[in-house]
Amino acid sequence: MITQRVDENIYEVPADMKLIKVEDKILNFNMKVPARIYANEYLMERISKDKSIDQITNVACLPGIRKHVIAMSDAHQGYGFCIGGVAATDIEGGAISPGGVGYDINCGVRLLKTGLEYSEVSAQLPELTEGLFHNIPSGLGSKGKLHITPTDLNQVLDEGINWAIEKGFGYDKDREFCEDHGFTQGADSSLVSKRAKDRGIRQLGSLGSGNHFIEIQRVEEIFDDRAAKIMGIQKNQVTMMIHTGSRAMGHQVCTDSLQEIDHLMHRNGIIAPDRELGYAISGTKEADRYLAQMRAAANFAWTNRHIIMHWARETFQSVLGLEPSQMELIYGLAHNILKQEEHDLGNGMRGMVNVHRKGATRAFPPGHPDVPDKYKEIGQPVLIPGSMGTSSYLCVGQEKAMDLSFASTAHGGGREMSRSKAKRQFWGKTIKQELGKQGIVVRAASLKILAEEAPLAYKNIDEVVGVSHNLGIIKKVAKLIPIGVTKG
DNA sequence: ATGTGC
Repeated sequence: MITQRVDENIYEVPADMKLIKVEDKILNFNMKVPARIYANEYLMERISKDKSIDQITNVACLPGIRKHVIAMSDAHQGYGFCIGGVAATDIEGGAISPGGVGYDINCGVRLLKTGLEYSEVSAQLPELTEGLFHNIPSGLGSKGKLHITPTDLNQVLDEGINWAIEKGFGYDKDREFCEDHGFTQGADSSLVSKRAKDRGIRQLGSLGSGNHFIEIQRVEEIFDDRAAKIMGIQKNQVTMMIHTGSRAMGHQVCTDSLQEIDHLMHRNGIIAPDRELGYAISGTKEADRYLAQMRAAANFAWTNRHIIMHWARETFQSVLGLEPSQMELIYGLAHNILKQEEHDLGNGMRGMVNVHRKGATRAFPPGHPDVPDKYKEIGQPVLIPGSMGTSSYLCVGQEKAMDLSFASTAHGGGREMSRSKAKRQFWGKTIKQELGKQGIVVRAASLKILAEEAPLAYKNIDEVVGVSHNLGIIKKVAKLIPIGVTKG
């Protein structure tokens, strides 16, 4: 396939026929729209090395696909559909693909401010980091400290953070600063399998493993004074970021749905460009079934981050005497989710589409109805965490995102190296020492995870964010650097 | 990402 550079930060594979070997036959698939990669040369070189571009051209062949399929600047290959991928399909007759959402349904990020300066916190950093690690269960297979009933779990799945706020976690005010108010409508807990519930019930309020983290940060640089002022952020202020998802609950929902959809396609004699890219047709009961389960898992993830946030606030209170209500939520968002939104579809058309964002962050521009009133004039806050030792960015959505990316942007550094390769290349203990030299306190469940998550295993976050900023999809507001990190 | 298993 030909990849053309059509702009400084835009590469494109024009719509074309795709010959794909499926089992023993060569089949002809038709890309209905172009596939685009938003990248500069540095990132394009890396994105081209794995199956990402092949995966987005597969997605471009799906039924009802609209306008263009996008690989964001942090893209790397994933199950059937690259991470850092965005695709929109017709609400009637378009494809709905669990692979386009991912296993960690509603994985996402929250950012809180403390109102404290770095100098007021630095001496207690080891104690704070240790406190977070102890108060928030972390690591593979970690279980929450909560003991909830199956009825509670169903409420979590159906109502999201409303359940948690009612139980005394966090504040009413937190709702306003969460995407979807921390409650994804249209969930149906009765459709979620017993297995998913059995795995999930003990994990509410746990961090998990992989790239999930809680990070204490210092505001290193402000790029946009007006937006920073509205968000209440200033240089040297201490912030805290939480990154986790729906744990085994979302994983099991994805596994269950992929299996159901695989069987459905087989029964109907439909072949996808990739076995991993199974889909149901939007508007059918099979698609609705996936959506209702996906939304239930999304509500689990909203609530998981909410409870973790509550315990993190308590940790700051016990170590620094900081009043929990002083740690205000700046914003909480999802970056693995499918949403039905209205978009410009090109050629003067406009309509509702299924926007798959897999490792991609929603980035609504100023004035959009779904941007909280407080941020209406600056755009939706966008949180893009880097890897363990590198910066994270606080940004805001911009108008160009509506035309270029179905109001989406990158979600993080994006791996450059597989976990196994990182483990061969790095040694956890050395990574910890190197971070220590940079003034970063690290507390992790294992040294293995530090090797897998080594900063050099990820793409350069400054480049990743720079591409979206230069395209006008988002605007940089502040750069945050880690000072205390806990990892599962 | 994930009790890293059909």
